Amino acid sequence: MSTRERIVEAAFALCAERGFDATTVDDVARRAGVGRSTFFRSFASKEEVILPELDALLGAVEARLAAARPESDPNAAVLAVTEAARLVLQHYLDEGERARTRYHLVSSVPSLRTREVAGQIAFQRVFRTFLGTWLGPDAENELRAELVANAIVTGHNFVLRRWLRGLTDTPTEDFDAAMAMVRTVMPAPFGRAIAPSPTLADRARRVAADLEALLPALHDLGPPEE
Amino acid sequence: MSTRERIVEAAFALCAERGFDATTVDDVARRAGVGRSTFFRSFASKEEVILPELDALLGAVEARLAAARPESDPNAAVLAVTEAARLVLQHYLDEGERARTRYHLVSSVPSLRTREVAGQIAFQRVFRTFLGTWLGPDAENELRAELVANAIVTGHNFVLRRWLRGLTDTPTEDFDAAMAMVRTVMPAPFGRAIAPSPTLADRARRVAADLEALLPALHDLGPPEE
DNA sequence: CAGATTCACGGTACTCAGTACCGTCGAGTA
DNA sequence: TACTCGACGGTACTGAGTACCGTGAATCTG
Repeated sequence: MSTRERIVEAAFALCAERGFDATTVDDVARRAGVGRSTFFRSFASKEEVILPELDALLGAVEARLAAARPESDPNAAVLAVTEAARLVLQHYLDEGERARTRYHLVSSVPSLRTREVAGQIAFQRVFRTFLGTWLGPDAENELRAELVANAIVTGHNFVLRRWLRGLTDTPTEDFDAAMAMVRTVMPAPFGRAIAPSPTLADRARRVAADLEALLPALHDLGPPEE
Repeated sequence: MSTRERIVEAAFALCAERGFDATTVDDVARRAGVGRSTFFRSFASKEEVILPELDALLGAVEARLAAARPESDPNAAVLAVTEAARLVLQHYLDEGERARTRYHLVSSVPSLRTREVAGQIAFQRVFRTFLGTWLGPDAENELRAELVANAIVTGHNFVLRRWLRGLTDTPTEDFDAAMAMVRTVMPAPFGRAIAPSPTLADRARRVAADLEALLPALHDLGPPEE
């Protein structure tokens, strides 16, 4: 188990015992068997131990959006943002119980909640930036991009939260339904111009096309580093 | 000038000189001619000095929404949220230059930005809560309420930001236009079922009706306290 | 008017997050 | 063996936020 993982485990264990506020960084470091310096070398703040990997997720979303080729048709744009959001949802679904305990912790601690919200804003920003460049520079288009970006993130959060609270066992289906509603809510050239809910085959085709467009850039990057 | 105001003035002056991070609470208290205890008795945190009155604004918005009587027709609901958002915009417009200097400060200081975002979430929460109760309990309606609430706040922020950055001299007209676009983006029973842009007379009638509905509750409250 | 109460304020002392800096130990390298 | 490099632990510091107490002036009360 790496140093980072040991620290995370210690932090979650202590927070479960005494709560987040009553847990000091010294406590966590001692329980993890590391020095205080090492703690802050691994995590920028006390909050980041509970909410790590936001940056990694953000990078994944950005990569997915950068791989999209929406110049040809606006369908690809909608699909790209949808699939990028699905990436985030899937990440939390894969985490399973850890995501649920984190949710309850974050819900009850203001400083954690604030930190999480800051992360969501970062996601909205990425979506907005891409949508903005795809739509072109114009005050109206900027507002459109922002509305769509926020709608996507809101829809995603809605489904994720329901799953975290145990209100649904079919999060991916819910996500499809939520995105369908989000699409009805999109201004032109998105939304109503588009077929109501693309089939799985459609989605697969789109993703394949996007991936193909991504391949040259991937080759330029060379082999993975670690 | 009250103690609070003296502290705020001192804080803005010092932040203009050295920046927010380089300004300590002791500095602000000394410049304002008060003790450190008094500072934290007047403001809960260092950030709150730069971003005060968020709570007051939130209360005004809540009161405006509580005064709406949307049971009769959904038009009143859309109008209420629009006018409540306009309340916030107007507040910043009235502040004038102070709002602009605050904007530049907040934009460049992460901790202030985080605090501001937390405030926006609070606004979204209020809008969502009212819209949710108006729409009735149902998973789909909850999502609708959230989408509409976010769209309203997004539209408001968009216009406000453009005005703060000096990109427009007609913020109220821009706000009308933005809300028109937000309306096109609303799911049923809002949005497209509604006349595109209500006239001033319409708006006045609605506000008058809402106010009349509010009167009994006002009488119950008794005379103002200060 | 004298005594009691209230309250806003200043001062002190403390906890704890976050930063800067330094010394150390072990692994890889010439 | 001698050198470098990077991860680690330890120490000391700054500054936000909290808890608590004493004081003085204003207000209430008999």
